Amino acid sequence: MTAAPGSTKAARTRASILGAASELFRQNGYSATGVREIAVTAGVDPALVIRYFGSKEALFLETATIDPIWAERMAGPLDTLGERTARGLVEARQESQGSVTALLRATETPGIRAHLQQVMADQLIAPILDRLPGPEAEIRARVFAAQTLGLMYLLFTVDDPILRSMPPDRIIAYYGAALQAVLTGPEPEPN
Amino acid sequence: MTAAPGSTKAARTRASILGAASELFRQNGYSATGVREIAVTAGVDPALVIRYFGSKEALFLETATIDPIWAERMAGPLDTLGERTARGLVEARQESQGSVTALLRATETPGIRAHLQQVMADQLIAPILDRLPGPEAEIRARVFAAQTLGLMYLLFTVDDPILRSMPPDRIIAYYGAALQAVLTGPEPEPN
DNA sequence: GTCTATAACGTGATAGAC
DNA sequence: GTCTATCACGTTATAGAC
Repeated sequence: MTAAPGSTKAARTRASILGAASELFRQNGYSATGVREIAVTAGVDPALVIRYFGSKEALFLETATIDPIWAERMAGPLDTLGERTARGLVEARQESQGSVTALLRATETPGIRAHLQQVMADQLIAPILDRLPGPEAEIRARVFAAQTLGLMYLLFTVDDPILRSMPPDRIIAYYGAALQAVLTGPEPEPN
Repeated sequence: MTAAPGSTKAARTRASILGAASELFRQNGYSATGVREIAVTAGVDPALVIRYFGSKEALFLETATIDPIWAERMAGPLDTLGERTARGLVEARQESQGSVTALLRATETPGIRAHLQQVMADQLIAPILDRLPGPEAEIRARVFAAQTLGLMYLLFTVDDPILRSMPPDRIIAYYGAALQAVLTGPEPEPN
């Protein structure tokens, strides 16, 4: 418990709260995690949590970060992005998916919804928008995001056990192909 | 305020609570709607709401019904189901989508999550499972459900204004084609 | 006995006094 | 930084009205 050099006591307290909150939100979700619980885990007074971060919601948003693997994946070659995205989701590590699950499930809170919208625009749409072919890049990107969120929703949010029990390679084959068609396939006919 | 024939006072009270709850959940969502608020709207005492339905969650589940249009649509011809599904979502009436939105957003509560899983299995998967081609009907059906939930999630749960501002017919063209490929397209190659 | 209302409990996030 | 107060929540025990 000696003071770490270069970090004030306040900074260490802040970090301690943030760490405890990350863990708890990831494990138990947003609303099931109490400010008091975070405080006890971090070894501080409950009122301090609010004083440092303003509100439980603001604290949650600070912990709601995206695995850097996403930036890497989205920056890769466009002609295999469909399959790589599907594979990344189906084979996601437990730790990485916990944070996303908490975020996808906390959509009753308007501020969190806005944050999710921003994350989606930055991480899922922006990295590919100007590389997509044809005059309808904006629609392709948005449809890709919707499809990706759909697989996340069924795998993480709903946590469908039947989908989970199916052969990963076949799910990846179907979903990857569907994603790829939207990204680089021909423009569909008007109806 | 005369007694309706064939309905006891208790039955009318129950119906009144259910009606008020449906409206409020649809408009403001699950957690933002209080038991006290439902009670005031229904003109009864807050304790009665719990007494009649057991819990706020159980009451919500009774109001979380699916628009009958879904059963109709899913029972129709398989070779146009992709486009009809996409169109149904993009052109959904305000009233019909409110109930679905409330359900899709309330996924922090485990019991509601279980209900959503059941609804999905009954309404989205069961109606097409034995009509899908090839030996991988189960995977096709699940992937179809994931994609459909994805469009619902972006349109209703996240309520993405940019997607909403795009030409409906083009969204339907892209998403309908992606859905249709999963339903009746060729089996994708293994990776 | 059946239906309804009162009052209170425990816990949630948060604000303000010290 | 800490302690205590405030207000809203779902829920329950209990007693009153018909």
